[in-house]
Amino acid sequence: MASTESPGFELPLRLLLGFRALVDQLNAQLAREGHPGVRPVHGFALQAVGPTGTTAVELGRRLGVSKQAAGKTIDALQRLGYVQRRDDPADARRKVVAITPRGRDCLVRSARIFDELRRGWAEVLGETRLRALEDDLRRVAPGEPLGVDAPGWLGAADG
Amino acid sequence: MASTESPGFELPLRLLLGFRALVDQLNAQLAREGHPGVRPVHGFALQAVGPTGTTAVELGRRLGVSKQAAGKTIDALQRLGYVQRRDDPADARRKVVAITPRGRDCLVRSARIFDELRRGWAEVLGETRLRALEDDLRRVAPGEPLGVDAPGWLGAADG
DNA sequence: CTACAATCGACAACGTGGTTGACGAAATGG
DNA sequence: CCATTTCGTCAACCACGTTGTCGATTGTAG
Repeated sequence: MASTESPGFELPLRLLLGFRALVDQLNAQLAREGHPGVRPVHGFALQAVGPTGTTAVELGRRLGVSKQAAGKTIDALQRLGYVQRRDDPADARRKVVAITPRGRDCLVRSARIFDELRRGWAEVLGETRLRALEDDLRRVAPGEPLGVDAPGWLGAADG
Repeated sequence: MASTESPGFELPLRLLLGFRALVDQLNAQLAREGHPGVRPVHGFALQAVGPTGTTAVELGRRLGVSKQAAGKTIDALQRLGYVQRRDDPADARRKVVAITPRGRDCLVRSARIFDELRRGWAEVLGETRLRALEDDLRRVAPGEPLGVDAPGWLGAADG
């Protein structure tokens, strides 16, 4: 028979390690390029805001968290100068969240850095295998590229 | 030219999605088998305690968190009945953390469930490709299978 | 037009998990 | 014998999530 199979627990560990490596490098590079203070959550949230703007409720839906949590995230993003709240002229209840130029800068840099990091992996694994890896992950871990629900998987309460 | 490359940001997302899928399924199954209340962090910590027992400081080192955080985790594990604190007869400062039978039960079930989940992936991808995936991840995300430093990557403060 | 329901955003209270700082007790070493 | 280090714990704080509530506004009957 062939070599022994890996123990099952290694898989999630490697997945997490890989994720962490990527995200940590992203944030380090982002800090170097004038965006310190940014956290993984912020990046995801900023991405989720999108170019057209959103509301807290909608953002919460996209991120898979409560509207209150989304509101707090928006607060943080606003404090960092990445988004701005504007009153919606058509609906006085709504407040539209829009990305600022600085937020956009962060976003484009993130995209570039992620591409560079991916290139780094491609150099190690080869483009073919990297694509295979991505394809395989898509098959076992499907889902919209942006319905991440990223925060909460660790601290998710049971109550 | 070949098909377009995936955008770089998809990789971390898929990695996280895969991790989440595995861990969520683990916890769901664990709950079904008489271990509700267990959280991802607990599993990692329990694993990190090891069969020989540890101290809070040592556990903190292994998990990559402060001794205080490790202490809190031990508190939680103790409340759940998974570990026990004993005074070290050789050193009155130390308190040795040891896994209880129930903790051991949780651990062996976790191992089995993780193996089953891996088998599930193997059925989808084929053993060969799954191994390739694991090999590739090992290359781009090396590190001890247990130096996870799992908690903290999301909430890691910059200050 | 008015009354009722739904929606949005915010506030409060809380839980969890991390951090630092400080401190007493015990071990270690000059 | 005293100074330093180590261990465990307490307290305060921050980040991020949750639920519950509530006022303001909008939409929808009646």
